[in-house]
Amino acid sequence: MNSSRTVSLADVAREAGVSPATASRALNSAYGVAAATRERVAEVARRLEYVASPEAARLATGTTRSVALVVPHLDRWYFGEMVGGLEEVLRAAGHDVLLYHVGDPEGRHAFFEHLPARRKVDAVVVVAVPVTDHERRRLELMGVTIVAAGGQDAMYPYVSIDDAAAVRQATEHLLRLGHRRIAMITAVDPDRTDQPIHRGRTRGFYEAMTRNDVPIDEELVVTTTWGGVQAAEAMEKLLSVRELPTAVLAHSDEMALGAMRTIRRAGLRVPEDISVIGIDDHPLAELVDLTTVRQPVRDQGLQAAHLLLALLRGEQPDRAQKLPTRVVVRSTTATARIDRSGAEHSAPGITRH
Amino acid sequence: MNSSRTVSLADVAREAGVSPATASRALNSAYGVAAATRERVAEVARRLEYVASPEAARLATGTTRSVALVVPHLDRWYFGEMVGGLEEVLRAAGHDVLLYHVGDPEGRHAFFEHLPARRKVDAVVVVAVPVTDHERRRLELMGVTIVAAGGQDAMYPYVSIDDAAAVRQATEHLLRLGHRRIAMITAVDPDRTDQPIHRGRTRGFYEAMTRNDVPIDEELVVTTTWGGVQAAEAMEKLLSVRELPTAVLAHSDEMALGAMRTIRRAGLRVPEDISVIGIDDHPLAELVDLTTVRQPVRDQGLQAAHLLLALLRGEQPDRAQKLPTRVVVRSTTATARIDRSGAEHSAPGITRH
DNA sequence: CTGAAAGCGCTTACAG
DNA sequence: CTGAAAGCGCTTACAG
Repeated sequence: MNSSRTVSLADVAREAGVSPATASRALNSAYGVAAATRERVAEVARRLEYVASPEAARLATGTTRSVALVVPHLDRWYFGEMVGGLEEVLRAAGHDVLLYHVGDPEGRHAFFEHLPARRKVDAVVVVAVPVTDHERRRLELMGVTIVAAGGQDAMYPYVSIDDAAAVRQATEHLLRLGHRRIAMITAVDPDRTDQPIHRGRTRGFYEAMTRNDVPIDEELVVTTTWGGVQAAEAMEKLLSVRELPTAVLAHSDEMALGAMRTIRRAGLRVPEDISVIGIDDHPLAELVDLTTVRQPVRDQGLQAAHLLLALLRGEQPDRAQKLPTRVVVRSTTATARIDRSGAEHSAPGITRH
Repeated sequence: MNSSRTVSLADVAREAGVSPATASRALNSAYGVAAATRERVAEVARRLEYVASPEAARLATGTTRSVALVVPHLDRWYFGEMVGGLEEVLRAAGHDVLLYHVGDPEGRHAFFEHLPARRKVDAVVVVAVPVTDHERRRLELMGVTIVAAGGQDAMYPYVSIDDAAAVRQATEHLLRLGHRRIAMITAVDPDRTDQPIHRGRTRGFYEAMTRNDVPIDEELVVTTTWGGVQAAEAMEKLLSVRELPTAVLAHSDEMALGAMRTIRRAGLRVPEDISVIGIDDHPLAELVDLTTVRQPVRDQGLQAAHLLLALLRGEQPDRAQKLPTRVVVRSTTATARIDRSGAEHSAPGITRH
């Protein structure tokens, strides 16, 4: 495919008056070559603009110097941000970064069945993807190192946030504002409803409510798949309960925005009638003044990459790293009105009980 | 790095009772092998779970079967969406997808200086990145095929939208609503202010205004770098002119949201006082009811990938593909009030002239 | 249709 | 410190 013959190690060696073996050593290993020789070879390599063939090197060493990034979505901010962080440190460490988009179950299946066997990578980073036991075994079988970025399982080394803590923070923020009837829009992954993350986030809500002796109305906990439009629909359900919630906690900022749209369309105001809080601190959250729980996504990517590199070097890094989250108060949450009757903006039938 | 010895072509050949050469042909080329032989080899390969070593194949053929995606940002929806489209068809065509994040000028420089020489890829697609003449020459020198996704230069094959047309549509939408004092928040790339895209978008505005005999107040055309916060600041400038605009056109949805925040904070309403229109149809635009010009981003990625594949196959595809855009009317734009004085919500000094 | 042989461009024990 | 040699796992003319 490449036009003009590229200069090879042999060319450099000849030009420098040494054997290919010595040239190779001079260019790679620190020791075992006379300083003068090393310099001469380096100089020639530079002059000839020599660059080693990665294929040949890989074939000879059995190492690929590349890692696979397994990502379920690319069109959502969270994933792009995470990948950006990963790419940065992996690339800087001299690794090639292969992108694998495995949106649906089939795609993921195909990935785990083929990639490992292809020996294309030394490691794989799964970005917030739940990995089944079977899939994990495939990977381990082939000896590739695996790390989770934004993952939540403790099955392999990971860097993520504490999902339960994030939701707990959001819940406590609302409780502090005097809210008691707090609704939650829970997100689940369409093809893996047993995914632990939801248990984590959902758990944080129950913990905070219980700890503060606030009863939970199960009618106010609705579940849907990730996405603003889905959340908007879920919010419609919440507006249909007998007594409206005074606050809504969504599992993501996108979902919070979806909920807000429904609230507004119903003629209610945010935060006067209903407070809304999201999770993420999506870059647009700032622009729409959305109160949220900030999670450091890019940092998770950076740290996960460092974790992977440490593992690859044979070190014993901390295999379970959780990054802190914190509430970012903006203008979609406000004090709950004590005298709130819930009937003011009621839909038909709401005042009945 | 990999644990157990993987099964090689030689293993398959031995097991099938043929030479490695024949095994190779049986597995790859369609012709030149007896049907029975081919089947036997295929069967053995399957049973042994044989997968060819990509390194060896590449070294032997001189082809890499992989393409580089050069992306300036990963944290913005536009880029993630584009990459998603590209990855899908490239992966399906059997190519590896290498991700190169080249945010700053140095990163881009490093990429163009090193990558081509490394012969790691057969092709590169630049995602909305302006490529200098020098950089393009480097690539061509090495014989790699190059394609632009979302690019705007006509220097190499590309798939994009017609920037001028998109802005023209937005402008005409506002004109049709009766707006005359239309402001535009123009976006520029921080490190390449001479980038043609801005000329394209900006041009569409001038064309539409001129064509409709509406005078342009240069005070209402402000320039800033991409980003909601920057646009919010640019909007402050627009609120400082003597006579306020009745509508604002932003070069992206993020920017439109930034402008809206400033407008609201100034005590003005959208769209009653000032209409706002963006460009993109970002997924969140729907949730905040933002009127915008929709561009098919994922499609651009898909098509660009197909364009690249066609080029790689030696075909002669259409080297300049522009995808259509269209206005998506939501609730941030409304009819201009004829009786608008511009003084109602004025800041100090605004009424003076 | 099939096999023996050379080669792709490196790396790395093994000797000196 | 340095070189000759073998090998990494394929592919592909070149003969049959």
